[in-house]
Amino acid sequence: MPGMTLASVRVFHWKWHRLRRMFPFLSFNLSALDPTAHYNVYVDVILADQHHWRYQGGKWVQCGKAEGTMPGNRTYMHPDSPNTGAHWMRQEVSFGKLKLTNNKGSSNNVAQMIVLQSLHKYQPRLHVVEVKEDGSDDPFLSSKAQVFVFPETQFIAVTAYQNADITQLKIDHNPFAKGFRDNYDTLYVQQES
Amino acid sequence: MPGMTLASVRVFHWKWHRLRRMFPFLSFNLSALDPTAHYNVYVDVILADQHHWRYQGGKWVQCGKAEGTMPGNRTYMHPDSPNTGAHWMRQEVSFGKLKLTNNKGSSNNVAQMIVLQSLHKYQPRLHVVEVKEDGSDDPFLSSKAQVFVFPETQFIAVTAYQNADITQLKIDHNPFAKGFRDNYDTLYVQQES
DNA sequence: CCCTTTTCACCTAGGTGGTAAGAT
DNA sequence: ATCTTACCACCTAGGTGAAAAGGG
Repeated sequence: MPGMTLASVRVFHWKWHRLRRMFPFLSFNLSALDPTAHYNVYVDVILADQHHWRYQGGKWVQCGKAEGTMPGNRTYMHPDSPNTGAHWMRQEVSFGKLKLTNNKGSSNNVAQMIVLQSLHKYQPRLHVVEVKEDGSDDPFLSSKAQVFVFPETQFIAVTAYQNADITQLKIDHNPFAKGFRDNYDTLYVQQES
Repeated sequence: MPGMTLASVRVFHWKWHRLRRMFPFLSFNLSALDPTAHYNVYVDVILADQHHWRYQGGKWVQCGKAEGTMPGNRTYMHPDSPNTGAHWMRQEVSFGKLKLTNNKGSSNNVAQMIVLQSLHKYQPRLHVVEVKEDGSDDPFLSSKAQVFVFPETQFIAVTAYQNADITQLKIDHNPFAKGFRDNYDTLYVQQES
């Protein structure tokens, strides 16, 4: 498992409704796994610092202490889990369907949704854990679990965008935001002809 | 865990494309679980007999032996797993997104898809397994795993409907088949007025 | 002939940022 | 003021049976 390399990590900010996908989403290349062994691959999110943040005068500034309580789920298992090392190394492992929310009440009912607090800074982490073939934990194998942290994936949670560049990046690249692209009508006409 | 009761089980036939949902879908009521213990709940599908089947003269008749090889995945973990007994007992546990296919090649790439052979009869089974809080197996708890079999949920896999009643049942009740309902236009006009 | 695959129009389900209203 | 929520038009993604085409 050592020697794992990073292809691309793409996370910035996002906006939530009651439930929004993380976009841009996390995406990793894994290498040097045992092709025949089985692994669970998942992401969790931890506080990156102990501050509230605020966007003021065009910059993010610290503002007081983070709330101590950290309720709800913070882990998202990749839907392909469990699977073989060969599967995980075949192509990029993407977390495009990872969902985020600030709704604490949803933590009990809805699985696979990460609960965060607005205006806090977070650090996603990648976990790769070898397991038995049926996906269940093995105490011996679990001790070989690995955690990977990429500081460039830190982000601040918001309920409304503060940065026009981030908004434009999402409009340009998120398929679901296609209706907000300036050239959308033009492209459509070109396809018709 | 003994004393679990059955609310409704609704499975008949279905048609696959490369990948179709089971409809009507399996749905169970669970009771007498430990509200604070954690469980994995999943369905698997086994051969109900050792025959090929054929629809001839308006009836299903046996025809030769089943193919011995049974490739690919036969298990579908409920997406809420793992979860507490209280969660599983709160409301009906439905398997509406369980996907079926006859495409053996897809067994490696796509998780959570059950691979079957056409014109064979199958028996779904419900599994309830107590696990540790993080969802991993515990040898002691696994020994208390329970399996429930309801013969009324047997079905024969097909690639084209042979029974007009089944087709009509699916058109009437599957939301995705709304466009095929005879009264669809009428209902739409009524909503407009 | 019987069974499987492909393609299609038509639908449900769900993910966007914008906007306005609400909350503190 | 500043942050959050509710709703919206508009889009992508994906689940239907029918019908036609493909295959042994």
